[in-house]
Amino acid sequence: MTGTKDRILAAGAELFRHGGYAGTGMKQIVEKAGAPFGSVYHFFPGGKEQLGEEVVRTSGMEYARLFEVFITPAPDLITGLETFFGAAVTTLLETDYVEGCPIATVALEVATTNEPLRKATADVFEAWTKAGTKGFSAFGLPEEHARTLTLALVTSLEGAFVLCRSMRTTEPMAVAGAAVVDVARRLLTELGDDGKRRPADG
Amino acid sequence: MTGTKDRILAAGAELFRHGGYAGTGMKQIVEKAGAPFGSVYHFFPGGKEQLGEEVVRTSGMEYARLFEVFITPAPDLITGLETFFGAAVTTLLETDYVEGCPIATVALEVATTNEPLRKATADVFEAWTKAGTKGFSAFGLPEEHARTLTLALVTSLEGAFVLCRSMRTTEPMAVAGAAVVDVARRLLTELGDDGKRRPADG
DNA sequence: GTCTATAATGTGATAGAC
DNA sequence: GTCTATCACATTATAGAC
Repeated sequence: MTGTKDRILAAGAELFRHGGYAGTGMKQIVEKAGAPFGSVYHFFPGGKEQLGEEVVRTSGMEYARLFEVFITPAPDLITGLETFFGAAVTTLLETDYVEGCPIATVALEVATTNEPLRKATADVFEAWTKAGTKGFSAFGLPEEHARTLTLALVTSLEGAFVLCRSMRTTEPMAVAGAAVVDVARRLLTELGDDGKRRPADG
Repeated sequence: MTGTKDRILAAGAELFRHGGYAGTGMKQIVEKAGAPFGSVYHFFPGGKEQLGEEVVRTSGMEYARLFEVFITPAPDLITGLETFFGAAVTTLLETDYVEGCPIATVALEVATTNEPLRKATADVFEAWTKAGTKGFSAFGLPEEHARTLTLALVTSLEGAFVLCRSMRTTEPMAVAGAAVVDVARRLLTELGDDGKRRPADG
């Protein structure tokens, strides 16, 4: 049985992701969660700001798993990247371009208007960067290069979501995936590496 | 003497860019524009939605000029890209991370909630793509490759703005610029080209 | 065309019964 | 802890004087 707070967080995550932070009302959230209105202030005494911060942190952290799901099991780096961006294309098509990044909309909205929320989005992006850096290191990349590749992946992915959801085409996501592959090849060439996964490296 | 309508559009562009579409009020806009409240419904009888659409189209189209400013005058393709992303870094630092893309925030907010506004953002992105494709063609790239490079540039730039403004560091923008350079080098290598500007090509 | 007052609705938040 | 009624305020939008 999922608790009321979890249902509110899940409803908030979906609504913020779709309509943004300012564009989503508290009543909208509790209605979707099937919870009475007062509950939200019982679980989130800090009001909308606290709810927004917890939504960003929880839903954001869940997405860090995607590195382990798509990159880590891959036989080599390039295959991992192609699988990752292929999944992004599939998500866009299957959801008719409604599902993108769980926090990018909020991140842009609050970057200069709400410092606690900005910090929450920044912490999530940094967590993703750490997770990706660890995952890419297992393919033999030194930490600095693994971090660079992760930032290239996240920036390309985020930007592609903006264009794809606006233009309603997957073309930008395909280009973004190819761009990250180019970065990976450059980094591997500099090392003279083959990009195969290391059995026990970290 | 700038007209009242132009001042309203300019104020709306800045406020939407900073706080988003839903997060910006009509009163906020007319106050910043120094115009009486009723004026906005005189010039924009369609209300906030019409104002938003005109702001997106006018401010978005202005930014298409950036290709001509930074890319077209460059001696070669790589130099043009480095200048372009260098200017983005400068903008972030000089504005303390408040200035980014004029329409990305709105694009993510309205992608699934307001079809006329989504279409406006899509038209702007397509106009940018056309402008970039034309600009890169002058360096000898065939149209299809020029379009790919433009999409790589815009997606990387947009995603980097998200991360940079959230994390308050220019690191993602530097990585994004290098990634686009990697794409350009791959496209040039495929052609066996030097990337020098063509005196009279288009 | 300019400007003000106000309508109608929605918002985040709170009080208090149960 | 759950739930409802309601507050005070902000919002978009309109009516109408000048």
